[in-house]
This record gives sequence, structure tokens and C-alpha cells, in this order.
Amino acid sequence: MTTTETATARPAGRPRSEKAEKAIIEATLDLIGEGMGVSELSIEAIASRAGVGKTTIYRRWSNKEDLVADALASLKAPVPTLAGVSVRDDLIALLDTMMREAGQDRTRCVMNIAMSESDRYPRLFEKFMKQAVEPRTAAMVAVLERGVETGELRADLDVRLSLGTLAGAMMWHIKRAAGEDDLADDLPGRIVDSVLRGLAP
Amino acid sequence: MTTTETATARPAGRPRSEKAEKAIIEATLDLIGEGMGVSELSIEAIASRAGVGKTTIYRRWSNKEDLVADALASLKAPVPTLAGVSVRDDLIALLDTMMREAGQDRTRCVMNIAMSESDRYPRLFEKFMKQAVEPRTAAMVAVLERGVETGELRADLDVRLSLGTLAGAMMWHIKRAAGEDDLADDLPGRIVDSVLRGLAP
DNA sequence: GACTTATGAAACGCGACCGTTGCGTATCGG
DNA sequence: CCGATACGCAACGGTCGCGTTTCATAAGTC
Repeated sequence: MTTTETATARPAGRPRSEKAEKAIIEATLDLIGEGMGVSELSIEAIASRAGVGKTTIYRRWSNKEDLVADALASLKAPVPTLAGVSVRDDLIALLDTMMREAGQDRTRCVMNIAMSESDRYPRLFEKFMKQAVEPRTAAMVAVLERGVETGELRADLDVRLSLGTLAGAMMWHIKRAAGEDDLADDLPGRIVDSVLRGLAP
Repeated sequence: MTTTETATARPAGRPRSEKAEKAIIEATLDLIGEGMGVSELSIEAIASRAGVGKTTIYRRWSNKEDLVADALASLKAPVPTLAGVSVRDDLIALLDTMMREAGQDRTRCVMNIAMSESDRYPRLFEKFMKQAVEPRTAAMVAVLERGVETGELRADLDVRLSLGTLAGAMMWHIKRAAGEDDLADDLPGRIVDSVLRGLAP
């Protein structure tokens, strides 16, 4: 009330540096991308990497989990893909995206963290699922359901089960090839064709 | 040469306690089973949990990775299963074993570690693969190959690909259900049937 | 300019583990 | 019994990161 208020009631004094904030989150993702687990991430390392004082970090996040959660949230989910005509092609495109994203250090390490530290940091897991997994599964579910309608897939299809089969198969091969990058470009296509046709007759 | 030598040349002095060794490894697996990552495992915690002096640990293992590697190796791979008559039933049995083992804290946490820290501790990853994964994949490969021979599976089957599909699908659902134990008993059967028949026609 | 808040840097005391050492005791062979 | 080795325990100095504080300075409002 003391002064002219803007719509958002500027709190007076020097405003927080947006640049520092970006640098902090960037540094966090950087370190994660180098293979650090959450427990090995130190605020001091992040501050040093970001060229920032620890004060600046503590002023914004009261604990490490909050910071990492925000860092994960800042990972833009680059929209899975735009779907096309055939169910087969769409599925291949989705798996192909998974494969290429798993090739990036940051994404891969974040996946590792989310997968293996879900017990200790449930909020991170939750955020990761909402942020990264759900959009993609939703896209795949949509493709599968459309396939059922158009008759490209069997009418009695169990969508959740099929989704797990496709995504799980892709993930398995990604994990198997860990380190070596011997993931063939045509792997998504082979997976989709194999799953669509089935192993029998 | 100075004394009567047994076949293994006993080194004289008090022999190392086999019991302490077991206790140390057991404590290590215990802590891992509680969700500790490798980097969070402290020798002091292990010693304390095992009721053992740090000296006793350092006398046997020069670093943490060696200890954990030995601990992993001590996880008995309880022989996947004895196979039966039909390919379908054998596959279900294998997936069912995966599912039930994933329900155990120790196994699950060890899996997490092996999966996510494969970069930082390649020797652990290697040991885990040799110890736990390969026997099971070998069993599944055998089943699949037999199915090709008997005609229960298509002649042009890509065995590695199919294995990844089955195992990956199971793993996916195990991961999805993390925390909640809503894994239906009939899930392995539904996965196998779905994969065998395929999603089409 | 006066006031307020943020910033980077440095230092604080604190606790957790590190890997090592010394101690008194226990357990083996000879 | 003796010498040798292992044992559990406690303590060592050292490092790392914690979360906080102090400081001089920068960047905004009035």
C-alpha cells in the first residue's frame, strides 16, 4: 500500500537474476548428464559449475530434491511426434523417438535416475512420469486405439498391455546396448513388425 | 618349506573368519536392499551393520566396488526354472519368475543399481549381467529356439528381438507398478499370449 | 541519494566417512 | 607356551559437503 503497485506487486529491491536461475538449473542438468546420482549432486558443485554463490541457490530452493525436481521439469518434452497415416508407421516413429532420445546423455541419465531412485525420491519420480512418460504413453495409446477403430489392430486389443510390450521391448534393447551404440536404425521397425505379427504361425 | 605343508599351504596364524565374511556380504546386500545406491554405501555402515570392525573389511577388499561385486556374485541365481512341455508355458514360467523375483527388495534394488549405475561401475554391471541376466536369457533363448524347431513359433523368428520383447514387456510392467503391488498374477500369461498372437488381425 | 533486496565470495562450525593405526583379545600351528 | 595372524573397538588426521553468516557490491524503487 505504501507505493504504486504493479499488477504483481513488485517486492522492491533488486530483483532476482533470471540468468542465475537458468545457470543453476543448467548446471544441475549438466552434472546429472555426467552420470551423477541425486545423492552425489552437491549444492557446492552445482554452484561452482553455475558460477554462482551458494546463497543464490539456497534462496530459491530449500532442499536438493526441490531443485532437481525443477530441473527435470525444465526438460522440454519436445512433443513426441506428429502422427501420420498408418498405425505401423506411427508406432515406429514413437519408438524411434525413444531410441534417439535415449542416445542423449542428459535424457538417458535422467531416465536412469527416475527409474532407479523412485523409492527414495518419489516426488522426482512422479514429476518425471508426468513430464516425460505420460505424454508419450498417451500418444501411443491414442495410436493404438485408433488402430482398433480402423481395424488395423484386433478388436479385443488390451491397450495397456500392448503399450507395455512395445515400449518395454524398445527400452530393453536400449539398455542392452548400453555403452556401445550398436542400436540399428531399423530396430524400431523390426520391433513393431514383430509385435504386430506375433511370434506364432 | 619350514613346516609340514597341507595341500593349500596354510599361512599360519589365526585363520580369517568365514562367519565375518558372510556377515559383511549379508550386511552389504541388506543395505542395498534398503535402497542405498553404491555411492551411498559406506564402509562404516556396512561394518556396523555386520557387527564387524572396519579392519576386517579392509583386510579383504581394497575398495567398495570389489566388495559390492562380490556381494552381487553371492546372490545365488536360483536356476530360472525347469522347463516343461509347451513353449507357451515355459515362457510364462520364465516371466513369472522375473515378476516374483522383482517383488523381492534385494533383487529389485540390485537390478536398479545394475541398470542405472552401469556407466560408473562397469565391473558391477558386467558381473550382474553374467550372474543374473545371462542365465535367464540363455534359458529363454533355448525355449524360443526349441519353439522354432517344433513349429510352435514361426520359422523366421528373430530370437534376440523376441527375447527383448518378452523380457522388456515384463520389465515395463514391473517398473510401472513400482510401489503398488498391483501386478496381477496372470500378467505373464497375458503378455505371452499377446506377444505370440500379435496385435494385428 | 536513500532504501531495499540480490549477488558472488569467503569463512564459519558441524557431522559423515575416509583409510590407517594401536590396543587388548582370540585362535590357529608348532 | 610361543609366534603369528585375525578379531572388534576406538581413536587418529583428513576431506567433503552441509547450511549459515558476513561482507562489499550491484541493481532495482521512491
